Amino acid sequence: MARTQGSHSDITGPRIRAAALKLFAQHGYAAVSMRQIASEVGVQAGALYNYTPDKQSLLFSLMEGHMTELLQAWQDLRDPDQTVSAGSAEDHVLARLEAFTRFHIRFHLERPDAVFIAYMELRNLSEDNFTAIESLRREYENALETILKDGVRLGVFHIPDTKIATLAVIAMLNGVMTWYRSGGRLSLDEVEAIYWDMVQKSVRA
Amino acid sequence: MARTQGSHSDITGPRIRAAALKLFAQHGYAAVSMRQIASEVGVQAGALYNYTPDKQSLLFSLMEGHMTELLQAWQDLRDPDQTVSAGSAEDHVLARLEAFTRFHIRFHLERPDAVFIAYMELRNLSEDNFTAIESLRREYENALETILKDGVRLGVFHIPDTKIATLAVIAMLNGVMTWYRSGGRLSLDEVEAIYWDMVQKSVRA
DNA sequence: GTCTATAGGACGATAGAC
DNA sequence: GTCTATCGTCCTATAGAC
Repeated sequence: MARTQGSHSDITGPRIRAAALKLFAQHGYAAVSMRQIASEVGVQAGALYNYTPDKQSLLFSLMEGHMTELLQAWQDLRDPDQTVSAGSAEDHVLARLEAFTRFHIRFHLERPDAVFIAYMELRNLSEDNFTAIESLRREYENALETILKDGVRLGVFHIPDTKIATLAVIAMLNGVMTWYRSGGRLSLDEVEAIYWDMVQKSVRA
Repeated sequence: MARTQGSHSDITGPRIRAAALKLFAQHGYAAVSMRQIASEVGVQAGALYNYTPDKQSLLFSLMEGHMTELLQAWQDLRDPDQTVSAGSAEDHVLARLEAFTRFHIRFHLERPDAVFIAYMELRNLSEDNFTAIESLRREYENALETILKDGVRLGVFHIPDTKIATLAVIAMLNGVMTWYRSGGRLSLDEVEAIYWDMVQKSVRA
């Protein structure tokens, strides 16, 4: 813990990010001071400014990192799959929706703090930073909306408005964050199955 | 605006609550100062303490008021309805779910600021205050869960876990707050209909 | 019931020694 | 790269005049 003097290149940068992530999620960006973050890492407040120009940049960097990871992880999951699969087009669009549902739940439950911040601290971003994050979020929503639109075209789904359905499905899935605790009475796979049942039925024709 | 001197009993109390509600929703509890609230009302910061013992109590009072109103409004809607309705028990449980869905959307869209605060500022409540609000929230969730359980018993709904389904439905409905703006391309009634379609299908047998 | 004034402390960020 | 020290500002809450 508490350093005394001199250079300890170390891995202070990542530890600052980890501490900020945890504290921002717990108490909120505005309620957390740079001194608190420094204390969690075991350095003095001034030292933080070797790693971030200011508090706002630290928040933005955490949120941007999270959204980029999310998009990349979904890409990675989809890519090997581009090779045409067996089965009907109808089955395929259902499989894509199931893959998205399970991916979303698993990815988000693995990083509750980052998810919390990405949704709760939007209003504490500067205007430019907000625009950037919103654009990444929209990109992710489009991934789901594309699936829903394909399903509607094939007659597999009945959806009055695909944009609203997209947001409704994501909102429902995000709800899992408010109650799920690993080690609870339900396994991750059971949780995924329950939500997949509801999601699938909610958009079915 | 800015008063100069003397007594103006007025309706300062409600105006303080309204200003705090708006500012807390906009910037977050921790980011809003008593000075900002006072300035919005047109008084000096010290005057606020004639109406609240401290900032924390002001937040709690706003959240408690909102939750109490919510529960009361749902009670009021249900009470006249206790008189047995015509139709089968199966139809009746569906009608109750539809009533809840439409009520929830309408009530929440009418007070976006209060809803926002009730969900986002839980972590800024003191321990005791948090417990009190959580208890009110659970009471509201139980209203929905009762309907779902009745539907399962009648074979109208197929729900692996009524507690999870309760939270999933509420999460989905709350999602409407993130995008709906009155005067947009969809009327309130159309929005209710779209969500009712999805909710109903998601729990159907 | 509101004002002015202020106590007492925490804040973000910077400067300069090591 | 981290420390100590500090600047200038803002904060919650209180005291006392009117």
